[in-house]
Amino acid sequence: MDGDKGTSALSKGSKTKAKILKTALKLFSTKGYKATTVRDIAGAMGVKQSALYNHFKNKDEILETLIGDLTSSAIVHLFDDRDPQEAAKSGKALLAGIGTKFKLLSFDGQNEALFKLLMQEMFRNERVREIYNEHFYQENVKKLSTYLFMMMQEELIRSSDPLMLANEFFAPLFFYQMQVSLLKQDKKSTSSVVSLFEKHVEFFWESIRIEKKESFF
Amino acid sequence: MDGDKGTSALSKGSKTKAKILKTALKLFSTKGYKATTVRDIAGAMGVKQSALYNHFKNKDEILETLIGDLTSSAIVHLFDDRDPQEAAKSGKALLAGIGTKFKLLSFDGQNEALFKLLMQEMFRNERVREIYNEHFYQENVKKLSTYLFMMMQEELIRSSDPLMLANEFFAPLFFYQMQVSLLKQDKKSTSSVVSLFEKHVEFFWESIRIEKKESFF
DNA sequence: CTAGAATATGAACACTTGTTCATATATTTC
DNA sequence: GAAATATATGAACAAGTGTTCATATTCTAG
Repeated sequence: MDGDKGTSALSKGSKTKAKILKTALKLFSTKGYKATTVRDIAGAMGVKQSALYNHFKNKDEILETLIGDLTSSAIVHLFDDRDPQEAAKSGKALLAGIGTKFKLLSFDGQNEALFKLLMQEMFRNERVREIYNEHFYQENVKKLSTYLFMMMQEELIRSSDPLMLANEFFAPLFFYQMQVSLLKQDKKSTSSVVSLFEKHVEFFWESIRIEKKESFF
Repeated sequence: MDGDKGTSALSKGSKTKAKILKTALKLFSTKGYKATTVRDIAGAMGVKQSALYNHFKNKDEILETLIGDLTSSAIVHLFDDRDPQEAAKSGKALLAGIGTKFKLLSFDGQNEALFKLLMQEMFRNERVREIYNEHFYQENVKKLSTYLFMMMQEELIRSSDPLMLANEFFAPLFFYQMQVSLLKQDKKSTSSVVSLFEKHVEFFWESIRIEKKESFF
């Protein structure tokens, strides 16, 4: 009855379905879910509202689908799944990579929209909150703390509470991503925030690393 | 025509006006502005919807009033305005005070609701965004960086970019406040986050302070 | 206590919203 | 190219929305 119908490359159907999702995401993330009407979505893609109901049962299902996509989004997969042991040994480079990933994601249109949707719906949609908490927050912080723990064993960084450190590393990145999102909304310059991504990694690393010799500069 | 009408202690009018604002804030912060109906607000205070229009021109004006109150809210005044020079000399104690203030505010019902309203409306209401940016973010970070700069001059902390440090101190506190807000929404335990407020101050201070003698513990 | 003002009610309005459905058009399959 | 299927249209509906207004009730001065 539903499922993937396109046997060939990409049937017309699944193309418009994708277009609906893309359009809806843009509007939801800008005006909010409740304030976006089915007519808004249809209008933005040059189609009548009733057409959408051939692809989605109702408005809610559009949101549900977008939320479902969140789980597999880049926003929740900060780590390339290479060997943890190896990754940890790279020390600062690992952290720098995550910092860069955060920064790049802040400027990726698709991710930006998903982030804004997440932020707005989190406070009133329990499922979104769950996805944020489990996949976006917990999973990443936990993985991070594992890496940090390994770095401690390798004596690359000072011994300390790994989970606390993971939070301290994660929080500013999240915050700066939010700041970028807000600034872009008013078309303001983001350059000052951009530099904060890198400065954060630098500052954080200097705070935790074990100095090999002297290195006061 | 409007203005404050109550000449005596507290006229019935201004009491219900306050009650409307209180009720609306609770609902707006829970369900979002758009999803909250005038009937919801009236119903929650056991009154018919038309009654509200004796106190506010329309639904929008209720939101506008709440937003206006934001500016004078505790959420945006992190600092007791004592002498900056003196404050800076207190070093870690100053930072600890701010950390504690953040933590306490996270558990204050009124502040929590305002925070949630702020977070949800920020992305679609330019005025809210402006208030967040100017009063909540910029003002506090700027003041913080001033204090940090003074601490550098007093040689309490290492020389570094004060604005960057201010952001690094501010961001996690903001993030943890958000986490508390989310956890409380599902009535989950907040204890692990609570401890992060203090650990953050500790970690941050250890990262920037100048060690008087040796002090590896 | 009474006149006048402030506030609440009930009912209605104009409008928007999500959704349905019969019908028309396009697309795919054979 | 015709049959079958998928998709789009136009029109309509029922429910919900913000708002108004005449009227009733409550409160407050004098």
